[in-house]
Amino acid sequence: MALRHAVLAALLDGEYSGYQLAKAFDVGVANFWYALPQQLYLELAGLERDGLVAGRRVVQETRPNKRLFTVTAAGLAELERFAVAASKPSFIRDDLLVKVQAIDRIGAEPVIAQLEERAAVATGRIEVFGKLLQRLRGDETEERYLRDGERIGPYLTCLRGREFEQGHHDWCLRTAELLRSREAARAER
Amino acid sequence: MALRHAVLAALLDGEYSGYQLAKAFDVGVANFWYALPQQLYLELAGLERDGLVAGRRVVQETRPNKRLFTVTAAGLAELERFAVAASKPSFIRDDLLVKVQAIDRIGAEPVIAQLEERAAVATGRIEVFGKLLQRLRGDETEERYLRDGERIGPYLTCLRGREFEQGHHDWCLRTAELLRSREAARAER
DNA sequence: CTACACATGTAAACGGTTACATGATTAT
DNA sequence: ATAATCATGTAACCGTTTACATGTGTAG
Repeated sequence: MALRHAVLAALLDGEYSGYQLAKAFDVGVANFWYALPQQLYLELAGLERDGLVAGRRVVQETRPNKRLFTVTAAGLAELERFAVAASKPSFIRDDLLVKVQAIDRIGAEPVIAQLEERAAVATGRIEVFGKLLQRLRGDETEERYLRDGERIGPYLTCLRGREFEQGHHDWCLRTAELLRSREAARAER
Repeated sequence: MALRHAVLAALLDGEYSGYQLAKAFDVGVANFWYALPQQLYLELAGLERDGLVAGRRVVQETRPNKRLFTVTAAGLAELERFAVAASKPSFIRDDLLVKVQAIDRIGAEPVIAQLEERAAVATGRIEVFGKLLQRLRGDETEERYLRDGERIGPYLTCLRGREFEQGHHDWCLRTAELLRSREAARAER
């Protein structure tokens, strides 16, 4: 049960509905995990069944009713247990890297295009993360916020998320350029 | 079928047995994917059934017999098809990030220890990648190798692998230090 | 004689993705 | 009218992980 703890951690910052959580997880604002809406509704149901989160129904007139969830004491205890246990190592698993691995034996153009598209997507994400970081630290400098802030967890994971995207972006662009220049050299011969 | 193409791409560099592949995938020398031995044996069986790889039995006297696999023409065509199709975006999914996200509400010590351990593991991997890169480029400079080399796919993915590990390493250490100094400040009060 | 490296698999359980399903309100 | 946003779920499928299973040769 992997999503479990990610959802619990996300709910530490306040009450969220399945729908709100889904948006955060989907866009990647949740910089430490990713999940589809369906999975979240399922997981929230399971968490509630096990008493780790509590949901309260909010009746809305103009919009459909929704359910807002909070972490219970048992949920926090579960997170605590999870944090003490060993983490499994994180690995890269990326279709695009597989394609680049094979690049010398397959057509390069489609892969180059995908690398450039990825870089563009990453640029967007970097901006999103940047804004989130600004919002979290408010008026303070990063240094002071990290030293004195009360809730720095989301800031720290967001930093890693942004750096990951930056690294990914740079590599994609560099690789695309390199492959392009090799294609050009090939065409000349 | 995600492992499929990763295995095909890995087999482009020569004949490998399930066991040899497993080591590469397990240690992370295969910098673009990760898989356990069992899965590889299963996947190789499937790939052979579908005619995408061909296995030949090698009888050994001193060691158990083994089967070496090569990509067939059909396998290469499958890779080609795969490369043209859209790649799904890559996301971070990491237990340790979940723990850091929750850090303000749980005990920090075990998480700090895990961050430091991760950094140490990453240091090891960075070295492995560095050596692999050296071996791949031989006597040439990186620039020349990437411009004129015939098989640069593995080099490029390895570069990304190393940068990822470096980024991960730096973040883990920075975060661990920060959390330690906050713990120290907390203790003083 | 013990541990490690070589060598290959099967079966069950789990977690995540894809497809299916529904329906109201608001903005273009 | 049409598309987007709000809002919540179920079911089938696929891919990964964990546990089980076996056996030889080599180095310490």
